[in-house]
Amino acid sequence: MNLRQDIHNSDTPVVCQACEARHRGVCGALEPHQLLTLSKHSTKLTLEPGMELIGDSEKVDSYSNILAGVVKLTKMLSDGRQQIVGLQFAPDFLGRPFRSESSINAEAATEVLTCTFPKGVIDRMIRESPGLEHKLLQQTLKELDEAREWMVTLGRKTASEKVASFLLLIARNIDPAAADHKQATFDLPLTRADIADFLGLTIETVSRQLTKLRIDGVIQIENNRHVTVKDINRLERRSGI
Amino acid sequence: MNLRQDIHNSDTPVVCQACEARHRGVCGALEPHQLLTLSKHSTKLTLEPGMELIGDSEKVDSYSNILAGVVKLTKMLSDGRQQIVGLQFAPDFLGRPFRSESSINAEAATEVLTCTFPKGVIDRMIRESPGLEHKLLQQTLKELDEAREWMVTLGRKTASEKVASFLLLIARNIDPAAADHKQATFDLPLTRADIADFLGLTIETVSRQLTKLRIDGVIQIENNRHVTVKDINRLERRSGI
DNA sequence: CGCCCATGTTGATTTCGATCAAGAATCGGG
DNA sequence: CCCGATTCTTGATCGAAATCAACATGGGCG
Repeated sequence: MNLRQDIHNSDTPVVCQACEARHRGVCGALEPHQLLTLSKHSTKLTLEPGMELIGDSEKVDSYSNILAGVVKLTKMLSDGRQQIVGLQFAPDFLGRPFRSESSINAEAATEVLTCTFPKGVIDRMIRESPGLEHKLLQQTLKELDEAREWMVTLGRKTASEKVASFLLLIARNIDPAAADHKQATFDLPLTRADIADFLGLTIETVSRQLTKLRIDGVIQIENNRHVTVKDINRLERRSGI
Repeated sequence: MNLRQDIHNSDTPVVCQACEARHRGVCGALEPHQLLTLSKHSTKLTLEPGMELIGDSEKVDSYSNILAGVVKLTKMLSDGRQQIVGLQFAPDFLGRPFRSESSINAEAATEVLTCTFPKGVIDRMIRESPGLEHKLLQQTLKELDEAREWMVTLGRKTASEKVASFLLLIARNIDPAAADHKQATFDLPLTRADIADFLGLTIETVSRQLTKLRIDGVIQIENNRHVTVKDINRLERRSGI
């Protein structure tokens, strides 16, 4: 489309030049001058695991692009039961256009790097460039697909299928080679407690199922976090497709 | 906004004049001339329970507004386990803008009345009027919220909380009075088997939990389908909020 | 009308994952 | 390097929901 943007890189703000969000993320829908405006109001933030990006406590009036790391979206019942309702990876866009009554929390699962800007600037750009709204619609549709896919996992899969499904999800998002190759290696971005909250299980059950996969030779685990999947297909067969 | 549309009703195609989709649905984002174009290509359909609106078998290249009835969106695992991943009520818009790899089925749960039009016409209108894309984004965001809310139900609620949550969902969507009043009355749009597939339970468990709610005086059931909730708050307290 | 088939209920038993409990591994900080 | 705190694993027991089984209801149709 807009080939000029990439030939004359001088049009592009310096901070954006090497940014993945400009290629695969929402910023790809912006004109150079919009990108410039946005970059003037943006700040890059580093968040430690556990830090909140969106909370129901204080309302944060900002949007972010995730540049690195993993963000978990959580919902809680009044008695403290928790469910992770989504994971977001770079270069996902984070934040809720317009308003929503639904309370959701976004928290860094790993160390996270974001490019953050005030809500107002984006909202104005949405109004003036339809391409941006189109990009947002596409990301929202993607998230809806993922949510529904996960509903099947939560509602109809066994514990062992759930854990296999989780490992596949992570492998595909973190190790790009996972898609084509047989093998994949990655660090789990979540603790056992987080995995349990994502799968609707307890930490003990997650631990037991990981152990079973390890004993059966489907995966290797080092230092609790580092996972090697020796044969992706074998893991797929265990995920209940 | 476009007050003229409603004053000069003659601008509005006859078939659209009394249509709810023009007020609360996507058609509200269309100009009179677009509505006219669309109405020329639209057909009203009546579907019996069990009939498919979107299937992975034959690809249906159409979109629909649901004018009456309830549509269930389902996903299946290869061994036949099924999960309902969403319910759609009038005047929801049904159909997938752009393409999606995710396979989903849409099936009439009750008798359903739709206003159906070919994909191409809508896709063209999306390109020329940003308001329509905005409306679609809003509906998609609403569906995403609902999906995530339901993920909490699937992952973290007990069987009895799940059944109570389901009754609340139906009450709020079918009996508009449910929101303000204490009482609500409605016909269940789903069979026990469907309810089980929506809640990630078996039909026996659903039946037992309904019986318990009936014995405890929270609901009344006549003819298996007709439900009266005597005190909505009491049902809410049982839904695990 | 009576029969059949789909739908729903109820009871008995089993099973998977939760809970309770203890110990092992890992990590960060003085 | 050691210590305490987290995080994780493993084992024993329990319980909620699944499974298996039988029966009830109800609606459509010859």
